[in-house]
Amino acid sequence: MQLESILPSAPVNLPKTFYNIASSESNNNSPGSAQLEFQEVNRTEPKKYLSGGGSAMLSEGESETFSGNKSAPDGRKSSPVIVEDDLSTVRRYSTDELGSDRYFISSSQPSSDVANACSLFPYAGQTGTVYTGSNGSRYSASLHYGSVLPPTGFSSAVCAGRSQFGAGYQFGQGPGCLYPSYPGTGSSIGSMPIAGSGAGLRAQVYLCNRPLWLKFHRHQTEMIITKQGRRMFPFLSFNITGLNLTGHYNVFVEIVLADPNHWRFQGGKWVTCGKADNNMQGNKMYVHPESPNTGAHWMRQEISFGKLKLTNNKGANNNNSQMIVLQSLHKYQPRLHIVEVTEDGVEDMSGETKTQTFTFPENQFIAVTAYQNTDITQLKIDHNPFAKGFRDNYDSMYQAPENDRLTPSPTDSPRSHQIVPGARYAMQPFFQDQFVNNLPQNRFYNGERAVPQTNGLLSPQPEEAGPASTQRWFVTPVQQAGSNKLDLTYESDYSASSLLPYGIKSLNLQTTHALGYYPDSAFASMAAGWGSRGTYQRKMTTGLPWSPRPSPPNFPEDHLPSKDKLREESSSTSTWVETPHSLKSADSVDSGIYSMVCKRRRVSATSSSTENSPSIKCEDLNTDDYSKENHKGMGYYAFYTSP
DNA sequence: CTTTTCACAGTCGCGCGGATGGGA
DNA sequence: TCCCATCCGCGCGACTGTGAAAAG
Repeated sequence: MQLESILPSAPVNLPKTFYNIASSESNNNSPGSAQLEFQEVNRTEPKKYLSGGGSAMLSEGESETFSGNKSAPDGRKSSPVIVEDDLSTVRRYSTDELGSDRYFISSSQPSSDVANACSLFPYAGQTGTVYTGSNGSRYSASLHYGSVLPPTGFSSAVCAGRSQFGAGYQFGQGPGCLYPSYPGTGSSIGSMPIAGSGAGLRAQVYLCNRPLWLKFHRHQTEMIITKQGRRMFPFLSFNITGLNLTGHYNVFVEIVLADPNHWRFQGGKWVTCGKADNNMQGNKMYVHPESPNTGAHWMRQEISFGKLKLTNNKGANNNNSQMIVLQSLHKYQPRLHIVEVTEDGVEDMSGETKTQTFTFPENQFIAVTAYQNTDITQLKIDHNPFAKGFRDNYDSMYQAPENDRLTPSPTDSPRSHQIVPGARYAMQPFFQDQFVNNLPQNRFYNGERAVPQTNGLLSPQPEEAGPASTQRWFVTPVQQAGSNKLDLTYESDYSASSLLPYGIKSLNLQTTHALGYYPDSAFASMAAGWGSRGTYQRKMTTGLPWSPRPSPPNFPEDHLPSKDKLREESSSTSTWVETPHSLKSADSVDSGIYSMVCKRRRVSATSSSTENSPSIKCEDLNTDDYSKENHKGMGYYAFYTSP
């Protein structure tokens, strides 16, 4: 790998390699595992590097094998992690090698929420990437051309009949994918040993703002793409550990097709519509502007990609390495690459592959030119500071102190403000991921847009819900009747994203700046509110009917202030009692959240005759909860404080 | 009919320049 | 009186989702 290929100033062009992808059930691997093979089918510039218009190429005949564990009967040993230090050599790392502090859920139960192990855990570091030290054809960016990552949301149902994709998507959320994760961190974590280096360090990557990603993911994240480029939101932000302090690394993100389908939003759901266009040209990689840098640097603080822009302008790759070219209505999977380089930024060509790739399925999104799912729109408005102008209760939302923020600041500084530091979550025994509440199975917008919902109800076991940050959380499967087949698909597949991280170990990865942002209480409310509090309050103003809301989750008492405990108890018996909130303006016609009027919001003509009907209230609209939040002065919306 | 593009309004942070205040 | 540091207001650009119009 040439130096220029990874330097920020150097344009990173798309490789021109094309691959065929094939999957097959693996018989010789651990039970239930499957393999994907990426076979190069077209080669125009072999052994050309990524530098300056170069390409990432595989040598002739090279192929890479991805392996995903489709089921992990024993929960651990059948979870191979493939690391390729040479394209001709595939080495497998048993999860046993990952250390004893990892806990996997094995699953062979296809439809149960919990059974879907993929839904529970972030993947371990993705391996099987194509980087080699010998031929220089390293960057798997090439994969996006003729191949896709495994489908995550519809692996079994949607891809049925697509033999080449149906079985073995490693990254798919099919059964058996492993997500080592640590509940105390609030982050997904992936890890893998450095290939080719027996004594190498194992890097671990934490998705810092995973709670936010999960919120979007459960509705199927959409990312706007425009000609001039649109920033991602949520953006990618990672914590990395396990690097050599003095080693030098390049860090970059690559976005590849997540499945072979073209998607469309129809009937309130995302459905496949033909095959994806794999031949989309354009830059698919974004090198972190601080690359190269030392391991100590990367590990010192979050690594955010807030300036990464997405575009559908095919010509953007030539002059703007800040933009990644995507195609609308295609599903993509961001991947994080960490490449060890020499001190001067040149990739180590000594022969050992020192590249690690990490994929978090909750980062998947569908590229769109206009938002399709109003849930996603609402989430963007609620969480993206740049969209503050579209929040209806804006005035009341920014009374909280600075450190109550839950979402990143729009500042351009990638380090100081934009990150939702997962490290902070490590301070949270009440980390929100531990509470994935019920969501209504369907929400209807204007009576037609039914948004598939996950029912990833994950209730902490009371005996496990101790105050210690190392407490253990278990996932409780909750069966809900899907209204239709697609819902079931979402139900099962999306459970992946709505799940709790399962694990025992809590990592304390605090970073200096992270500590000041998210006080425990804020996250406590966020956690408790996730799905149950105030996320979609504004929508009530539109009078839209809501699907049934499950009862509020029972949170461990340890995690609720005494006052809240009382309120919880109260709400358990009168869940839908409307409570005026303190932030309500005096001259408002309505009380509580119902009075909030959204600016420039699409308003349904449908009268909200159901506002007082418990049967249709969304969990998120629990006014009692909302009031509770406001009483605490740092409700769910207490993201920023205007200076 | 679906998808894309564009102009728009709104918010925010940054940078510049002027005003102000303190010290030499 | 001069110099320097600090504060404040304003303008600009970046960024967002909206909604209409254009394109396919």
